[in-house]
Amino acid sequence: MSTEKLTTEIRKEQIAQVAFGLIATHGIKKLSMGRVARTIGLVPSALYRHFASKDEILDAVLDLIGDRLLENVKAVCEQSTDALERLNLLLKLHIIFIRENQGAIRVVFSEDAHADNPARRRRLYDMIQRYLAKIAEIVAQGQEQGVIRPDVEPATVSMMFLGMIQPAAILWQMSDGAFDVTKHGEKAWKLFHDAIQAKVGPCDGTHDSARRN
Amino acid sequence: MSTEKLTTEIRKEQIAQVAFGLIATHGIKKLSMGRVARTIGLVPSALYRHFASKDEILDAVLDLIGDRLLENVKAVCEQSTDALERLNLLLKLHIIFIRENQGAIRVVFSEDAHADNPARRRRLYDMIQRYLAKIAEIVAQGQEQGVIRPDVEPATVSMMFLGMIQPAAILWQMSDGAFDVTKHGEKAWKLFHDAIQAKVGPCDGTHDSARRN
DNA sequence: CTCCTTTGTGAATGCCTATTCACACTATAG
DNA sequence: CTATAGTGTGAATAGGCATTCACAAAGGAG
Repeated sequence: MSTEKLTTEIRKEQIAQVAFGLIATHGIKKLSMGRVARTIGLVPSALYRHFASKDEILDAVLDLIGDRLLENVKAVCEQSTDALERLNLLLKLHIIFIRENQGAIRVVFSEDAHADNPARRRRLYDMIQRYLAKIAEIVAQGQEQGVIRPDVEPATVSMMFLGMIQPAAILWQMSDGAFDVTKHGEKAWKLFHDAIQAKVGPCDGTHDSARRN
Repeated sequence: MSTEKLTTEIRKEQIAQVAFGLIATHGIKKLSMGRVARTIGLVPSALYRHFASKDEILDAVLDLIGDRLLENVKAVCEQSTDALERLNLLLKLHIIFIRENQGAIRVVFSEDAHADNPARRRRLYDMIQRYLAKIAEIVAQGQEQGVIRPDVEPATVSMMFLGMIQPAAILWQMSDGAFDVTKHGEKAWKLFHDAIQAKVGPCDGTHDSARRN
């Protein structure tokens, strides 16, 4: 009874946010119209005043995630100009994002999100590719700066960048937080950093990040 | 009518295999008792003669996957004694496994597989950890052999090993095969190889795998 | 103030699902 | 041959789900 009436713009935003939150905490499988509605204080059918279907709500949630990823890239680019430092910062931001929104990222890589829906699959694929392209851009720029070895494809590097975090994130969630993503991120970064950095000089033996432990 | 009667041992095997195949092709979301039964030529209720629940069938499928992963490790250990070569072979086997069984691996990392079921979550976590431990073993042995740099933790390396493939596998599936996992695997391996190999001599400039392209 | 559009309600519908159960068949042990 | 345990059948149950629809309230435009 008597939930206050809000304009559809506000409601759409609210619904997407709530759906995002529910996915982050309970997983996408548990996301139902009823649950979203109840969380807001509405009745399920009310959601259809603002979204035509559950699919549309999911699309809105995915947009939220995609935007956030690109925001992270933008943030690190403003914070530093050195490519390696940018990547390191981005890694940290990504991990923070994961930790703050448990299951959220998994949705992007999850099957449910696009099981039957080919249109959404394409959208998701594009979203990930866009993120990867931004990372590759940073890498390419690092190669021009001479801080990243020139004999690797930026696309490969960006893919491995993702690989530094994503499986770890899953393990973190699987283990109920026992597995330490942050720690892993730091260790993985050292290895990754060494792998992609330009050899310093022709051969001067310098390897400042290859110190023990 | 009249599907021949088989012993429960054979049926269990058959059901697990069929369920695995269905997951690989249609994804776990589409896996239903009805579908499994129909594929075999049975009626849904017949499955309950051999498994107490759908969950038990899923467990059997996960065992299939886990076994296969460990088999891969065993195979590469028999095929070579050099740690780096073993890892390279394992990478290739893993990619083949992915290509042959599309969605199968995703299940292990997928949320559906353990959304509510904490027992299975633990089983899956253990399964992955076992696989990672085996890889870490190879790494540690490579460090003793002197072919892998000693200043990295084997656990970190094994995690990154997984990271070389898993996100790529997802992209491959998302893109309907457009994204080339095999190619990515090769390029990523070069980078990974350089990252973990022991420095050759104090400083002789040798970097045989750091050639362009 | 009144009308009409927008937003919220509650019940109903229809689909898909896992699971159960009484029954039927069949092979084999005795 | 016959009883019995093991296996397959078909119908029925029950729960969850997205979605629809006729109706109610609310609030701004005129």
